[in-house]
Amino acid sequence: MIKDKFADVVTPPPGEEADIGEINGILGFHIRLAHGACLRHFTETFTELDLTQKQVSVLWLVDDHPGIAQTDLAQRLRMDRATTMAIINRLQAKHYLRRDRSAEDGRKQALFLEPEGQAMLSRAKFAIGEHEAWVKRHFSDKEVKLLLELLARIHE
Amino acid sequence: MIKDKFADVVTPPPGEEADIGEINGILGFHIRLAHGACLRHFTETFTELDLTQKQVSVLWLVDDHPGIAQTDLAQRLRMDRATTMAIINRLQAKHYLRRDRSAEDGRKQALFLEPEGQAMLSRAKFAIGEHEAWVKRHFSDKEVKLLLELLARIHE
DNA sequence: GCGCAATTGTTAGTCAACCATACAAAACTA
DNA sequence: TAGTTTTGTATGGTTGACTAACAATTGCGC
Repeated sequence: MIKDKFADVVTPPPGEEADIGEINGILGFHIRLAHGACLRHFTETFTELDLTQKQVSVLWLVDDHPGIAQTDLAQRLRMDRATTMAIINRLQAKHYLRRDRSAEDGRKQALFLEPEGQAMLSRAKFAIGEHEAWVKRHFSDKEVKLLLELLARIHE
Repeated sequence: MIKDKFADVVTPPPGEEADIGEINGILGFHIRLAHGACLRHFTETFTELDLTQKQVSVLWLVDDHPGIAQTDLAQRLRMDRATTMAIINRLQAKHYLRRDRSAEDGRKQALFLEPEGQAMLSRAKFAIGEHEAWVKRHFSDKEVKLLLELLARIHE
């Protein structure tokens, strides 16, 4: 398909606010945009707490499963070991959690929240509430449930 | 809330395959997981072409809007100017597009695809087809439409 | 027209996340 | 016991996002 050189240079329909044309029908593109919007809002919400999505997820999971090993954590959050390491290191540097050598398996590190981590997680869960309210701002309860179910089909 | 120390250390329900507990009800968490899954599959699909999601989006948009300025591009894809720069630089280094100084506005750079970029975009669109089929693998047409509409509400 | 403000692109630096690779220690297995 | 697998670790590279600063250009108010 050949474009006629300079026919309508600089965005054909100048009225629209943000037309993205053909690509607009691509599902993966909208997942990316929605994720980007969520990430931006999350980051804003968590500037004070100075935590990322991944870090909150890790704190949350370690709290739910005290003594969990890094590999187990990585599988549940779909990360590889190296990435998990980096995140755990950062959280440990802030004294939010600690590594204990596992008694049963000398290779494993058992992860536990420190009191500071517990406290931070509580604050984080509160902030998550705000953030979730924003994500759901245009949804009914039924739509949230539906969206949850659809998204799960993608990543399961 | 105080946990009874070592009551059920190392993951309470050991049978489940990847229980993530309470956090499972968080919508933002599932958006993140779905996006992660998409990104992984996309990256796999595009290893040969050596293109990222962002790069494909940019090529696509420049093709749809020849002569588009970087700022306009950035707005449509929800990126800032600095990030856009980095991506454009990479694409230009591969000779997929070029910057022309805009005639009407000396500040703007008019972006155009080079023939190599056109060719690569064609291949990319084909690969996108495969990728989209994967994303939609568990969805009916009706569900795709619904999901698209719900996601748009988040990022609009 | 002149000067100031806004826009656009650019550069530089920081950071989080991801991936690949290689290595060491511990556990498991044949 | 010897070899393999698992787990954590260290290292380096890539991508993307953000901030701050700066120069060139444009546009606006006076």
